Amino acid sequence: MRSAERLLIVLRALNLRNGATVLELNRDTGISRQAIYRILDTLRNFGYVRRQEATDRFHLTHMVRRLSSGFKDEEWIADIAVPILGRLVQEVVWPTELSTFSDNAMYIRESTRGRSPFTIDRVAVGQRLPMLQSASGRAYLSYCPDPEREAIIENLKSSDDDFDQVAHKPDYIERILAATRSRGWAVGDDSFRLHPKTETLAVPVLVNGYARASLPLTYIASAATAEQIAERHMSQLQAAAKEIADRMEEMQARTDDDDDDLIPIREAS
Amino acid sequence: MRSAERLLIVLRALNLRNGATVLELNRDTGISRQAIYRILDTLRNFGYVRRQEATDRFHLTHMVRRLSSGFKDEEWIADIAVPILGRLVQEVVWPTELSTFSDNAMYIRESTRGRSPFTIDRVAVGQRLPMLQSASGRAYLSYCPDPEREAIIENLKSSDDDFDQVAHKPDYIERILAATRSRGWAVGDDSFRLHPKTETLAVPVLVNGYARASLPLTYIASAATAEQIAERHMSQLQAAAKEIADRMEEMQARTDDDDDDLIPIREAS
DNA sequence: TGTATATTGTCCGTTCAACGGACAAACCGA
DNA sequence: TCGGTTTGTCCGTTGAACGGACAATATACA
Repeated sequence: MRSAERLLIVLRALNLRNGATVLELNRDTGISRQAIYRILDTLRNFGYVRRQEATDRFHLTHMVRRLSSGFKDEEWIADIAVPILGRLVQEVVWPTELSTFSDNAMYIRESTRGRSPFTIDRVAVGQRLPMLQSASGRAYLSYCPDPEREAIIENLKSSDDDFDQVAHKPDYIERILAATRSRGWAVGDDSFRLHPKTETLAVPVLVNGYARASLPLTYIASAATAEQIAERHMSQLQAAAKEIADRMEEMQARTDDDDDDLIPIREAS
Repeated sequence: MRSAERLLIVLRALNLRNGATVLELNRDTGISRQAIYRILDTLRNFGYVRRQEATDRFHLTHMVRRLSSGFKDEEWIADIAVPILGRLVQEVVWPTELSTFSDNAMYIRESTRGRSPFTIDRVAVGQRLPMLQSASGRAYLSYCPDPEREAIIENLKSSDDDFDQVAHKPDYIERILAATRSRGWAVGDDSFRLHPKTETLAVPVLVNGYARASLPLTYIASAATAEQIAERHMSQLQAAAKEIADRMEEMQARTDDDDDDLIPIREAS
């Protein structure tokens, strides 16, 4: 799609220097002037670009935000995790996932079930996991900022989900959190299992010191104990969590206009 | 540009339901399935979209932020101001502008010089205005949040611009701010004039109670006094400022995914 | 005032990229 | 096992996009 590609190139170029003339865009992108006119026209029809009357320069409008407004922060971390999980599944044979907090529960955002030889059941993405029983939820709660944890537990108390009722037992919660923290990773509770024959353990993804996601590993219970799995794979799991966190911190630090990308500003000639 | 338009439509549709299949996009947009494939391919080549392996759904990636990351907040308010200034110049014959704070000074972002019969000099957009002498700067300083004002004045003290030296006279600053506040609008100082025969007065644009921009009006000094201009046009100026502010508050309130737009999600059939 | 250069805007004949009908394959619930 | 739904790809046709070319305007300098 030639013209569509060029539109994206021009849109990107406009982001790099807000306020540009046709000729400047031509030089920045290598796209012919005539084509730039056509592209700016269509962008203008959509309201993403306006022409500043006084200076005759083209500017982005606030509407461009709509081109990315649907992209949520939880997506971001999942997005970054994809290639890292891909590598992880080659070292650790068991399927691993990435889950984030949302709406009083953890949700599986990415999964390597399907690429793991030990896949138990199908599609897990989108699966909801209770906070206090799942390994993901426990890992997250144990390492998220204190005010966030308090708020979550407060919310769980008014939940009508059966699993969330234990939120009313502060000593139980405290025991779980303490155990998780002393171990450095969380285990799932027997009362919640996606599949009867499997067990799960999880590590938190610590961005700037606090959990923003969990990285659960699911294995077949008859094959090994949690301790054995941990001994074999915990360092790999934690390295992956660290790598995801590093990428996140790195991305957040940047202003966002940078280079190292797939997108050619200049057209291949 | 047919294919480019369709790409934008699909991109927007993806924002409205993050995670979509080809068929869903087909239904949402009315674009043929084959075309959706082509579009998603090009979006994928640019890294804006990825396919979630487990669910076979297409998702936006964090890269989409780059399509709007160049759009700054100061642009936003200028952007919104354009049509409002356009209407204002029809009521008030004198040229009006919109200026925002940046880099220790006010900058003219939009202007109706050129549409006003009384245009004095050409292109004013991009013009830098000193904080303590220009009407724009005074209006802004008088109504911005206290910590911001203190920080700005602190910065001005270490500026090497001659105009900014008065930042060292706190009683002078205080007198100006008090006068501006009691009036409700600011006047420019004789020591700074873009054009010798003109004078300027300005009102702040108060978003959530604090100045985010200024709305200056420039008139020919021999034609009227500041008081006369104020009497005739102040209510119109302030109404325009209010309208800009309202739009800003409104936009900030929204999550950003809304409807009332120029962009057809469904193709005209 | 005239000449040279840079920039903007539009026309229009050519061509190839985009189009969608059509078909095959996979999937799913009954 | 069988319809219905969804996914993916092929390929002949066509018109949208392409860019060369020219006109118009602005700016600089002699």
